[in-house]
Amino acid sequence: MSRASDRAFEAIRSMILSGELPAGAQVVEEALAEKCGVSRTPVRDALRRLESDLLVVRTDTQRSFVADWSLDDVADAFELRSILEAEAARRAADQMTDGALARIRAANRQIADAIMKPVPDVGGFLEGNREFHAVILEVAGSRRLASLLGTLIEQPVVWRTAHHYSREALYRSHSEHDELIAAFARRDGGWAKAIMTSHILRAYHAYAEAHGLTAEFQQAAE
Amino acid sequence: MSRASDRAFEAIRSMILSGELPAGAQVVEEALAEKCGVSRTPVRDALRRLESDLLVVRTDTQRSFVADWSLDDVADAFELRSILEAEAARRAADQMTDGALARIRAANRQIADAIMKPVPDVGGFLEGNREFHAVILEVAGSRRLASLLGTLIEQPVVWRTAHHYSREALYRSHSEHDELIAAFARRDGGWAKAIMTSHILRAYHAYAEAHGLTAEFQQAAE
DNA sequence: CCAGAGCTATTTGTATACATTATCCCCTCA
DNA sequence: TGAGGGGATAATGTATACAAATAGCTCTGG
Repeated sequence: MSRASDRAFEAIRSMILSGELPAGAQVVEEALAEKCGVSRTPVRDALRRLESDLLVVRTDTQRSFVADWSLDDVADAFELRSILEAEAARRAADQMTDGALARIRAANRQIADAIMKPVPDVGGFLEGNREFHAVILEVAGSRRLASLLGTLIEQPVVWRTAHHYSREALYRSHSEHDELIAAFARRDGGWAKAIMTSHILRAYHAYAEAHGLTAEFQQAAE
Repeated sequence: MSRASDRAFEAIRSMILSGELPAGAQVVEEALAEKCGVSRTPVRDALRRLESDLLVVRTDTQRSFVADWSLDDVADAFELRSILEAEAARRAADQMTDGALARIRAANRQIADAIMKPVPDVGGFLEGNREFHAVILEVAGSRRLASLLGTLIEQPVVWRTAHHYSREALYRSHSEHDELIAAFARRDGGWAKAIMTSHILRAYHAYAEAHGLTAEFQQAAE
């Protein structure tokens, strides 16, 4: 991570995820280069990567803009993610090891700790959640599947609204994870796939509900 | 396509697809730059794109090599492709227009013309096939889905062995397309999805069978 | 007042030189 | 003789200068 292009990638990505670079804003290589303290070369590199992650889009005329995620876009991304994560869960169940299962259980324990606190620790929840899904993907053992999902899991809108999830939504997510663990323990791929599909789609609906509440908030912030 | 980086991308990609750059070979920026008549900058650009298409892989130490597709890799790619193309077919059926349907029919007519010839015109078949699936993807109307499938459809091994498909396999592919057209005409998403799934998986098995026959041939050519 | 052409300013594309890093080979020393 | 270190080598990472292209503006002519 000491490479300038990696630093630029992380920096720009976090600017987009945090909303510092708002959706639709033009991204200019030289301005970002100065902001990141590097030259245009690594910034170009970073922008190409962000473009393949669909966080940045380029017009036919070679200018780049922060991707504008409509509600339909988010629905689309969640739907595709549900399909691919379900496939990952199915494969993972077939090849699950005891070691990996222990790591998955530990991740869900971290989630439990985070959401049990008087004030839910959203950061801890997100971190545990990331680990939970990452281990499943790892056990699924497909470089290609991991690469495809990679472009879907980092969604600016989701990150920005994760703090608005209700406590019940967090609890429900945790208990769905428990059910997934049970399916993995039984090496039941069909069950794991079904739970994962509904798990991701439910997360979308939680997002969509929260979004209605936060839309005016987001507008006010601009 | 007049951009130097686009030319470099196409040139290197075709070197890989044709086998001129064999699997596992190290790719060196400066050598390719000289070969393409451009500087290293656009070559770097092209290599990053090829890398995100999984045609080129980089070791942890930043050196790049032509991706080596094992039989398992190919099976994996086909399986994921069957899942995503099936989803595309389902969506396309729901939103099919008469104009798009006509284009799909025309593409399959081109395929019919190509395979009816005394000596099957494999190039014409591949072109018609590409158009057939491209229109479906277009009607499905998801930038994201198109982007995900983009990394799966250009497979060096498949391109190199397409010429070994049997005439029966080509006929069968054409008639499966006809069945897909019927499903689209009825706007039956479930049917279209099921046909597409088996269509892609069957293509994989045709490839796997042909692969056994052509393995020694490929070795002899090297 | 509108339309269109041309100019200017801005931004990206490309080339090249230099810096950094990793590999490989050789040489030394135990 | 084998292992470990150090230097040469080769490749990539980065910076910068310059070229090309595009958008937006202004100015002119109808």
